[in-house]
Amino acid sequence: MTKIQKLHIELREKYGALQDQWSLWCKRSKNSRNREEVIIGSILTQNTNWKNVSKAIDNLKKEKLMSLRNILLLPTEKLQELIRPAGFFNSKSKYLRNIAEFVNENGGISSLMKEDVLILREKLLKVKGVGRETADSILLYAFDKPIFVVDEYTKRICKEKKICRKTDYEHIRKLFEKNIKKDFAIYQDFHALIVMSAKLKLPHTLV
DNA sequence: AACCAGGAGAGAG
DNA sequence: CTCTCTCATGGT
Repeated sequence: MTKIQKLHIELREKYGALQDQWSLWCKRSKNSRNREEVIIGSILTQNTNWKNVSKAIDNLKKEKLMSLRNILLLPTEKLQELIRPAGFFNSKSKYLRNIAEFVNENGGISSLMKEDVLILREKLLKVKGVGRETADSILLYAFDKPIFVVDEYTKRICKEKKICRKTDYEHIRKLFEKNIKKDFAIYQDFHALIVMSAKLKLPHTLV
């Protein structure tokens, strides 16, 4: 068994019973509307804590505007007003427009989900405002594709557990994907556990 | 009252 | 490829 596999088991034993808001939110049954909400959330959470993002999401829901189509239709000032609590509203309003436009031009969510994963990933990365972490979050949590999300927590835990000394994003992503069964549900679970362990900061026993 | 939070883009070296 | 700066809000 590899270090990465051991890490997953260790985290599942320790944090498996717990569920944070993000992972619960992502694990809801997914119709196309919920998938759009995950995409919107993935932009809004950039360098922002979940509590603030939650307010922005509530604002959109309250006015029944939580959809990519409405993001295209909304006046910029109105959109910015609604997402303001999530911070960086100037850039995030543009980014939301960009991703909404992208989905729209590519035939919608269901059409995108049929595409080859890595090709879709490259396309997402060309959208301004979608970097690697956001692209991979969308692929994993909105599209249920087996792409591992690497965030700062993942890099940190790699260092702590001496899994890998490099901090290169693609290197770590491929390393995890190589060591885990290619199953999106397992990837989702593992990444959520990494985030939870980092936030709760319970003492972890090194294996 | 500074400091940080599931980043990304742009520019420099 | 690796820094560094900017973008902005709300919680601690």
